[in-house]
Amino acid sequence: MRIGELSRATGVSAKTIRYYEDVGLLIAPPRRDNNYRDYGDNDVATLKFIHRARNLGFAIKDVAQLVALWRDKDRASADVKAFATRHIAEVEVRIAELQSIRDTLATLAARCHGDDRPDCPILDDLQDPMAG
Amino acid sequence: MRIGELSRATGVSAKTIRYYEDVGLLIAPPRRDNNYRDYGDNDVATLKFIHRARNLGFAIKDVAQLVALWRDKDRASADVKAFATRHIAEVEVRIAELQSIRDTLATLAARCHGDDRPDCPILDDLQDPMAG
DNA sequence: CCTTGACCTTCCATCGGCTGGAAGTCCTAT
DNA sequence: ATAGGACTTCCAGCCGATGGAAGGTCAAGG
Repeated sequence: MRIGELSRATGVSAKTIRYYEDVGLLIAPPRRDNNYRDYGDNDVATLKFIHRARNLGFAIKDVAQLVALWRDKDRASADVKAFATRHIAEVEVRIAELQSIRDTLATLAARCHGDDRPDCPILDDLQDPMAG
Repeated sequence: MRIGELSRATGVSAKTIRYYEDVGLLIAPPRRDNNYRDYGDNDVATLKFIHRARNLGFAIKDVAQLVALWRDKDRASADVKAFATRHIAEVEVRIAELQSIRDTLATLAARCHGDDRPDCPILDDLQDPMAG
């Protein structure tokens, strides 16, 4: 199949498919006489795998490793689990950061009158978090 | 003061200070005879404000607006509050996305034996999330 | 006087992960 | 013949820095 069909089958844009090939995440497929890329059914499965891994927040480098593990029928599940566990920890750090940001902003917004007076704890705190 | 001292006083690298000037977030300071940037105490306060706003996840464009509001002694606090509230909503969306990712990964990791057998629900799910 | 080293200057390149657009080719339908 | 769509390549840009090259400036020490 051509790149457009692969795109429709996976939900990944043709632009992005070419990009993935460029950065070594997808193996360059054979070309037809007209130089069009020619994909097979395997490529649909691989690209769906990649797409889902990206949606789960794995970086492209990590996805490349995951694809390698996925292709290796003899890998130990422990390797994959360790990989996922590390990533979970990273995601949790990011969540905690964002929650801290949200809590700070929510506290400030709650203390802000929100009327047409100029006094504003939000800006005051941005200026000097230790005051007030 | 020179850029190095401003950097030390605010925790923002000299590189980043020049970058902020470049993108219009900081006003270009006067230069000394030797062409070195010459900052004053005001700049410490402004850059600290910017630093903190960035840490709270505001984009540079938004920080520029916040600085403008901060400088405008007559602005209505409602304007700032609306600004912050919009941003809180965005942060919460991002938190929800990450939590969904974490939950999915945690579920998969829990179902994975994590031994030296090749069977691995994590990879299976990445391949076909609807199965099993 | 000269060197060392810390500091400053500019400019250009790189990261991640695409996305947009230009310019050209290929194929089908009318 | 021509219009359109899908494909090709390559180059530019987004955000928010960061790294490094190549050079100017200054004070202290040998």
